Amino acid sequence: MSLQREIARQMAVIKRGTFEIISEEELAKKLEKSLTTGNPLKIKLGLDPSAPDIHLGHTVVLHKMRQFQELGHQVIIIIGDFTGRIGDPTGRSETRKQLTEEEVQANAVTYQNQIFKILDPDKTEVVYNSKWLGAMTFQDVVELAAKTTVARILERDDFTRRYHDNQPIGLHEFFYPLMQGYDSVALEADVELGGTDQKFNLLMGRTLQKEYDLEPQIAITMPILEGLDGVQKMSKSLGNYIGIDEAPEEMYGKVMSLADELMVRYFELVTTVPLEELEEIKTSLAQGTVHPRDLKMRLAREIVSLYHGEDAAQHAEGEFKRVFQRRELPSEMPVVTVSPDLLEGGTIWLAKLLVEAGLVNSTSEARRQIVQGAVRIEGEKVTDPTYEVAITDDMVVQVGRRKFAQIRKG
RNA sequence: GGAGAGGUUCCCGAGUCGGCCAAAGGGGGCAGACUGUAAAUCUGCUGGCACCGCCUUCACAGGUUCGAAUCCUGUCCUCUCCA
Repeated sequence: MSLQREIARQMAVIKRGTFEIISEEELAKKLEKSLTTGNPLKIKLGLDPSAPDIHLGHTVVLHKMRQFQELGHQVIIIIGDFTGRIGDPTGRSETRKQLTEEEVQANAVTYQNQIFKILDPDKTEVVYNSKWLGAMTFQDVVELAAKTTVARILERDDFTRRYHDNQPIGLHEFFYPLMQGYDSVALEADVELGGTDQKFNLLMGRTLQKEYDLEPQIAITMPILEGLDGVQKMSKSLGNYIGIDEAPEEMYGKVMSLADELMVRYFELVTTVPLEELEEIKTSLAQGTVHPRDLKMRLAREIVSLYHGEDAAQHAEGEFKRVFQRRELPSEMPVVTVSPDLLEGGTIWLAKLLVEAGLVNSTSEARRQIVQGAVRIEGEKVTDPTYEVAITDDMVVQVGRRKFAQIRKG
């Protein structure tokens, strides 16, 4: 039957890149029901509004949402404003930040602008979980809490780990899985997406739905994307991320600095390259018929054009070739104006100039970089930490490979 | 409520019979060499300061001392065990 074929087709699309689906049989059943009744499945994704800067790591799951949209299902983004206002102290000893309502609102707007670079806004529903969580009474909360046990909550990986590492765990943190799970109850979600680190929370949704006499949702986990270092997960705090709001050149360069081993993974998880092409890429790489660098350049183009368009991607590639392959100056660089009162007889201490230009953080750092041969003026290496520079208009100073500035007299 | 352990530089983690500690070691980061700005490898640097010297750091606030990350007092925070 064509019904079976359609189910199989959807399953294939959904399975791409996933880490785990709990369970596939139930998913197939839900798809069948959806197709026969004509009611799309409700696909849920929760977002934490405390960190509104989306990076490529977050897009893994968004791409999956996009694929669901293309299959005709209904995607629902939950902005966790309630959760955000309590403040998630997952960062161990750090003081947790409690967001004000205004901050949450502002973040939510930023968020939406970013996620709609991937999702189709016309087919996306955005809801705030304070709507139902904020309305609960203490009695409701206690009843909710009674549906699980401490031992069960402690099963969660990071709780176990933090417990053993003598890291504090706030009591309210126990409620996070419950709150997230209750979101699924409130929405009657059919599917919830998340990273593998969300598995516990996703399963809690299933448990709670059953408790509230609802059909349990399907939990789909996506792999956690490794960051620029190739080992740890991409995250802002680790500084190994590619933000989707970053400048095209920056983005392109960062992609190029990825380890070769990560290329296929990135193609699979954060680009829209179709499955068949994905296979071609894998084989050509395995057989050595393509230079890894060229493939990586394609990856960089794919990613940059997703967020900035084709033209910007082309331009970024041009800049990359110019600056890093040919070691020429970038076509544009920050212009720094040096005010006359910093000059003595038309010269300025080089270390001071580097600080003024924002190329280094301190004069101590400037000295080190100079001594280590990282600093060039008009392409000429300078290694004397006491060097006095005679300023000329549009002179180019450079620290390392990637930091440039054009100097002007004020 | 009782008993005990502990809070060190970006992170982890040494260092406490007081001076030789801006503080070992590792990680991370930055820079140089090599390259495909990849990885791997090797080298150097990694609080600030016009820097062969000076200044501010070892939870916080005081105190002892010529001199304290190291000793004393109080405060805050975390953890463990008992209740």
